[in-house]
Amino acid sequence: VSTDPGVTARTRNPRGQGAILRGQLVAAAASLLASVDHPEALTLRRVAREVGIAPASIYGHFADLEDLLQHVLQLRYQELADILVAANDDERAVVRLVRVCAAYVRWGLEHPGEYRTLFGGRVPVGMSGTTHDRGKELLVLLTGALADATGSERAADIERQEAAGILLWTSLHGLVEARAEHPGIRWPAWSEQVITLVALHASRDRGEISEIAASLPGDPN
Amino acid sequence: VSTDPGVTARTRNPRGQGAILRGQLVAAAASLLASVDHPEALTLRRVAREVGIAPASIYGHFADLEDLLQHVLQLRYQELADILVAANDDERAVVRLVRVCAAYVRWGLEHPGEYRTLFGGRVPVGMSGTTHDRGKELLVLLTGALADATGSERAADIERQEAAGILLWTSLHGLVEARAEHPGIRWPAWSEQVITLVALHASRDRGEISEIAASLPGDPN
DNA sequence: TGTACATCAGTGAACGCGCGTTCACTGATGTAC
DNA sequence: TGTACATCAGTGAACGCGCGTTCACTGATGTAC
Repeated sequence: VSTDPGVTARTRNPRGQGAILRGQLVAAAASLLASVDHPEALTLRRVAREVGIAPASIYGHFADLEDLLQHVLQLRYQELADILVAANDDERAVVRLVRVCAAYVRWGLEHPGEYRTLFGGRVPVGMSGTTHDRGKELLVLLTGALADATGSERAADIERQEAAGILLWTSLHGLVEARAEHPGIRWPAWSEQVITLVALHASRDRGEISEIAASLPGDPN
Repeated sequence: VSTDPGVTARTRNPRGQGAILRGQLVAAAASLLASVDHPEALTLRRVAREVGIAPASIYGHFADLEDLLQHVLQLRYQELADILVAANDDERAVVRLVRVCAAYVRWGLEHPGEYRTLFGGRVPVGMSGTTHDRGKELLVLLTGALADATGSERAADIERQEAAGILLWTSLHGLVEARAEHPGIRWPAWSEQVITLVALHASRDRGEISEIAASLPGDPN
């Protein structure tokens, strides 16, 4: 009785190519992370089942489930970081800010499982150190974009700038989490919400921000 | 060998007073909910251990764990709702708004476990209907306070008002969740953040809001 | 060219754990006759 | 006033489940002599 589709006689990898399974494990874990709504449903045995191997086989490639999860999160994190860095590229500071914020929210909404595991809930034990440091990178990037856009040049404003960056991030974060967690609410388009948030936090005219957002590539939701 | 402190020979309740245990169960579940950081650690057996009864005894009072949890959440929800309604009482609309926002954030920060279960993560299955409806009440309250404070009187603005209320709520929500989930960040005082958010979302001068907040009773953190 | 051997990739059975849920039960207490 | 009985509050053992982790193993493949 072949109940599972993945049961189809996995062929053992050739001699020197044991690392192939490692890649498959990462891919399977990533897939599960993306599809499953709460992270604790991502179990070692589930990953093994997905790939079609014995649960014990994972230990040849990762110390434990957390080690595997950490690798996956690392990749996702890098993906988001790359996107934000790429978005943070324009001559006009306010355009950079709009692009960064929109890219952040978009990624979060498109990857609810990953976002939740990275930024929501208590961060997994092993990740805390790494994620914390890297999370600061993103916060610094956002804070810089906001400071550039508001144009306060004085160095003495650093503390204020940091507070403003943190606050903008918490708002974007709340937007991503709230939309994912409360699908029952009749949400406005997320792009409109981002536009409003950017306008408020950067003290800009909403029409100006809206025009900038409209000129960006990518579907407007 | 008495390992647990709660093991001390619980005496059976007298004849007509079986409902006492019910209350104890609710209290124990509430306590666990408050102390435990992720809600899925709140198990039926843990509650039973906390009260000092056999796991099976819970079934005399609740259909299952979810039924129990639902009762607890109902109480917490009512508690928050009462607080917000009480806060939404002042002659000046902007004062009401500040008080409501501050009360919301304060409650969330003081009850991270409960807040997380109520508003974060996917709402437990059985709760979804109830919570959803009641959550709307709070959102309506907040939206009304914001609309009053911004003073747009036209009825045609309803949609805009709702969008503004939703956005303010997502920001407050993000504030509560982010502070709870990312203790590593060097957070400004939460009251300052609330002041800034209210000023931004209500298009008020920050100094004005700050003065209002300072005049409120309760420690300013 | 043949063969012993080490290595590699992965298996399969078993372990103990905590969990939700069931089921027949126990023993005290109030009530009916 | 005494006694049989129903009810109430809760017990204790057992079940099957999925989990992470361990351990000795298997069988194919490359390499050394």
